Amino acid sequence: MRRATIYSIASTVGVSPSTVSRAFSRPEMVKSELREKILTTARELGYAPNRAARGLATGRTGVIGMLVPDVANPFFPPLIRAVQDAARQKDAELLLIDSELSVNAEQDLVDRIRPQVDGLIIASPRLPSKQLHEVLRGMPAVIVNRSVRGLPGVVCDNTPALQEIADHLHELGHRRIALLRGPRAAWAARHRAKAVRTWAEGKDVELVELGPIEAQFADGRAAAQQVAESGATAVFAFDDLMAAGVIAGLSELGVRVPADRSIVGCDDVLLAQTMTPGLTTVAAPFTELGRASVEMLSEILAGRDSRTVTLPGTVTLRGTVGPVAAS
Amino acid sequence: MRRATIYSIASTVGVSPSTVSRAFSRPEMVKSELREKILTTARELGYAPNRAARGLATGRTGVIGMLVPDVANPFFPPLIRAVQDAARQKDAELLLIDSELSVNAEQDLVDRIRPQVDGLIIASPRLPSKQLHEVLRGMPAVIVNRSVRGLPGVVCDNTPALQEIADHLHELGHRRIALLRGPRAAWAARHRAKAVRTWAEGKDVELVELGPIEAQFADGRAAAQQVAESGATAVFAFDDLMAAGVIAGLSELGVRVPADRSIVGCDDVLLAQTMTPGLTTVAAPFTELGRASVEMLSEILAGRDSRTVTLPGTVTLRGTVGPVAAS
DNA sequence: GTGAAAGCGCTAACAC
DNA sequence: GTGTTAGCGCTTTCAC
Repeated sequence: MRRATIYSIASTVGVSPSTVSRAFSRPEMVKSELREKILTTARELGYAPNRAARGLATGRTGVIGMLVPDVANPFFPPLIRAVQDAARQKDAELLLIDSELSVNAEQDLVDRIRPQVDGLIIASPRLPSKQLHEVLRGMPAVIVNRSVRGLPGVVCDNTPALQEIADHLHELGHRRIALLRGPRAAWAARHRAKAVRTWAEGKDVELVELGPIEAQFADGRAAAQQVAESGATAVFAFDDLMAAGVIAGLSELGVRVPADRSIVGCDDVLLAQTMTPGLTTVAAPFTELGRASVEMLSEILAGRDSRTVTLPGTVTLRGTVGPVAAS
Repeated sequence: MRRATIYSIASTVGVSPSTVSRAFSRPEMVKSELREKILTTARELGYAPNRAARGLATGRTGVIGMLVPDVANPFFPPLIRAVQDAARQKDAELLLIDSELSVNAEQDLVDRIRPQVDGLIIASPRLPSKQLHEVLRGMPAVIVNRSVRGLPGVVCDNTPALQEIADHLHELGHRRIALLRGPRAAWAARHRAKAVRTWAEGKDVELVELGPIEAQFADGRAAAQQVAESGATAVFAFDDLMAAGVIAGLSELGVRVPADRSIVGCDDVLLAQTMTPGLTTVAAPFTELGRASVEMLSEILAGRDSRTVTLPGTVTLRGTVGPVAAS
């Protein structure tokens, strides 16, 4: 039992294939009565357009590619979900590629899927800007969660939220604060570090910079010792995963959160919501990030060019921040 | 600057397009010297085969579809990663579809991507078996994390691991144990409940069945009240997310884990590893599950038929289980 | 408003 | 070993 095509529909309805094609792609060009008939029998025959064929003919495949460094990093699933949802609204499919944290792979992978997608959404690429430009040459693409000069992107600015939390910490009496930095190559890490640094300037606060370390649970946990020794009463971790690691490591050292130490994460990833106590963090607008990326990609595909979009993170107070312990 | 095709390569090398085609798909059929030359200029021209075209010609698209109920549920990302990785080994791409927990969508979605993929991997479908059979008719597919009679699948059997943990609980003195059941429509929920029930039979243990409830953090949290009132000293939650919810809810009621209550989850999802204390659970073999699914799909595509594969979960003792509290 | 025909990039007989 | 040709399912001029 072969799949229905415009030909099988055409012959059962008694029209030409082109008419069937038009009934789908240019409905206004075919008389409504005929169109109804075509659409009906199409449904009966279980017809679904073959995108590959359509793509060959039009040069548009109807699929957008999404490249992420690691699907299992909790930052990406909500983003993928949002992108996938937005894509669906636009009647596009999503081809997902995981570079498995390999910077080299990013290049090859992009080349590889180039012909099968209309455009690409690249989340948190680690490739140096120059190479990124090269790889993306001639390919409609938008970068999410990193700002690269000359490339369309959508990013989240956590600066105000981070600083608001810092103020909060200050009010609670914290005067020695640790900044546990994320991966050196990560744009977000530099950006967030800067936000905290800027805030601390000229305040009666000592900022202890730790790291950079990888944004993994294990690395955060391993860094707990340093955090403990730093004498800081509060710590900004690069992201939630790292924060969770620090909390775990601290717990092993017998220090309690938030009783002995306050911890703040970033992103508001699922595990930040599900841990007990909940993690104080700044929430990334995943849905908007995803929607904006797809929107921007469509703009580019439509030949309009667009500028970088910046969306704000929002303060999310939960249970890992408290007043500085009386010692 | 158009993309390179076998034609552009053919004309610059001075051979026919078919030779170029063969150099890629049937390397042994073209003289090695010539092949080298072709491959080299292909690289120079930045050629990548157009899969859509290839797919049209061969009937094989080289992409496999994966349908998940919710990318953001922490169970799926590791599975997606494994599938994506296994697919890559086989030189296939991954089209990801999120049904967003809508049972109706499952049907439409399958129909929609049918023409663009060679086969489908469906994770944890909620559709009744009968409809599942219908939808999948004529489509190479494998079901992951659910066993459906007559459909190839790969599942995880947590029974021995769950029972081993139950024994452990028993040794620790627990005699009244709650079973917080998962979604009624979920195969895994029934399967896990059965494991615990079977274990409890004939033992000096009282099993209190709670639920079924949705496998969400919020639902677990809401169920904490019931758990507390049940008088159980230990609880088996359907999965880790639910377990995390119960712990959060219990905490609000002032009951501590594991001091006052022991909790065990299932799956060993990221958040189980990152919470403090770590969650005692049974780990799903994500990598093997993914690899096996892809393997099975290839078998089916190759015309061989295959039976259901069952992989064991493994006991993962962490910090949420302890001796029954002296009261 | 509808049909005929060419062509998208590739593969697969079939010749040579 | 390599070239020729037809055709995969669709869109899109161009006629009618």
